[in-house]
Amino acid sequence: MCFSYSVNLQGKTIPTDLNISSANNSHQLGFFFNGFDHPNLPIISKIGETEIAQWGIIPKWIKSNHEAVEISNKTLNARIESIENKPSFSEAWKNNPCLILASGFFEWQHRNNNKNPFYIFPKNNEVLLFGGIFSDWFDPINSKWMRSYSIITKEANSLMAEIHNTKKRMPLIIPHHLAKEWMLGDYKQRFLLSKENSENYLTAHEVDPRLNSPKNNRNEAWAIQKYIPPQTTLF
DNA sequence: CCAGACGTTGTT
DNA sequence: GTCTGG
DNA sequence: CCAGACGTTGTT
DNA sequence: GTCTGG
Repeated sequence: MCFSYSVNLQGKTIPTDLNISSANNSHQLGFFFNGFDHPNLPIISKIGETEIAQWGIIPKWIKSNHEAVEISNKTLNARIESIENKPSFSEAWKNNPCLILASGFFEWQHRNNNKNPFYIFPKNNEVLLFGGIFSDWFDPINSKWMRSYSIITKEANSLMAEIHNTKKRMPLIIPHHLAKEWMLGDYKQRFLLSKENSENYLTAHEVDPRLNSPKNNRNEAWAIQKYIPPQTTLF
């Protein structure tokens, strides 16, 4: 799963064949975004531009704002194994691929009955691209269309299985050299791309356990800084 | 056949 | 709109 | 889709 | 085996 990530894009490279001049500074940037807050964050839904969309896809057939909130709390992620057959995802999966711009993401390691947060990020200075899907929904209260997205997840690779050691899932990461193909291929090609292994691409370090409490303001630099846990006593 | 769900796996 | 559960 | 019925209309 | 109800 992937329920929180960071977006610090300044100075990060974007694949040149996506024809995007730079990671736009006008986008909302931050160290820690919680999916259940449904933040508006930058995605690429069309080659040549970035835009803002809301995290938690809302399918077209949703009728009310109340239903929209309910469903979007359950569509932060979409499992690649079943995405094609889920009513909430199938249409977007076939027609609306997108890339989500990030700098890293968070997972919790269960260790000694505690939950320890880790920050996972690319070894180089690239923008991290999650593979995702988007949808447009007409908001009847505000009388306007809004765009929303889901991050696709897959089985954890060995690095991620050590960190996310309970559910053993991870976000689908699209390597830069396959980004254009992700956007332009059909869903069968995208399914093949989802098998790509990002094993040597990522690294991780433990971060401050203050991330465990939503009462803390986690959207600060400490959220992604390396944290050395106190030495555990052996007795 | 119809009513009800539609989703993932939290740190709630 | 489409799928699932009963 | 699966579990359960699957029948008619007494004068018992 | 096939229909019906849920």
